[in-house]
Amino acid sequence: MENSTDVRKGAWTKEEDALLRDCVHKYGEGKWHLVPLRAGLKRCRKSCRLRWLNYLRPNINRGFFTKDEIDLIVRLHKLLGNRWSLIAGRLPRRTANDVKNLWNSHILKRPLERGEKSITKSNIVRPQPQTFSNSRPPVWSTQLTRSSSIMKPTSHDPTRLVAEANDGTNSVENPNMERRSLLLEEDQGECMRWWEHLFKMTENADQDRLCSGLSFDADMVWNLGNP
DNA sequence: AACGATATCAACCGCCTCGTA
DNA sequence: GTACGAGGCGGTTGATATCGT
Repeated sequence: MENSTDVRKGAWTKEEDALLRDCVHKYGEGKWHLVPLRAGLKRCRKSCRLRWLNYLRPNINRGFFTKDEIDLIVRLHKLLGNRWSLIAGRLPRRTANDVKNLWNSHILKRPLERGEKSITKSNIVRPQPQTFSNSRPPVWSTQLTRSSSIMKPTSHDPTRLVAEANDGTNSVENPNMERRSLLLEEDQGECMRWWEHLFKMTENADQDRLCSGLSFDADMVWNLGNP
């Protein structure tokens, strides 16, 4: 654990951003415990990682969420629950933090403003573990649980590989890219089948909406952010 | 113009998982 | 088997901006 007396907190300065950016460009992502020392920053490893992933990383899209993106978020959330990193993985150049903030500040409030039942911890419909009939032991687990690798993407998770390939990250600096490209090629087909299966389930899951009394409308949320 | 209420979002915290010694 | 450290995640907070009166 970092020595709390030496660690700076709060908003990042431009100078700190520059130091962190230089450090990551020089040494690459990862080894976050070494970053404060390498960069000369009085920040904890977690703070450095978060700053990089949510703000400094190249190609991050910080613009308005499009209607399609909101629709996708709503559909994925219905299936996956608050698995922000996984949801963000399907939205190129979006961060989990941004998706989470969007959900908490916009989407979560819609039903209340329309006089519908609000979302609470007790009435949220949590995703149930799903077992797929696919007999091939995939790279990821067939069980959708927090501990499974599909819920927690790893370097072997093809869904993440596809997302990274789509947004062009990890292309140059990552020494494992070649190996991962092979994995990507091998698993992309299965990955797409998995997601197709998932989206078919969203259509069936509309019943859940009716049962829970909760509903979201991508058009409405999008219009709110884009008057 | 002033002030309180509300919204937004960057950042922190604590917990979990995984790899390794 | 287990203890430990690093990476990663979701929940939450707090500062700031914006809006309404």
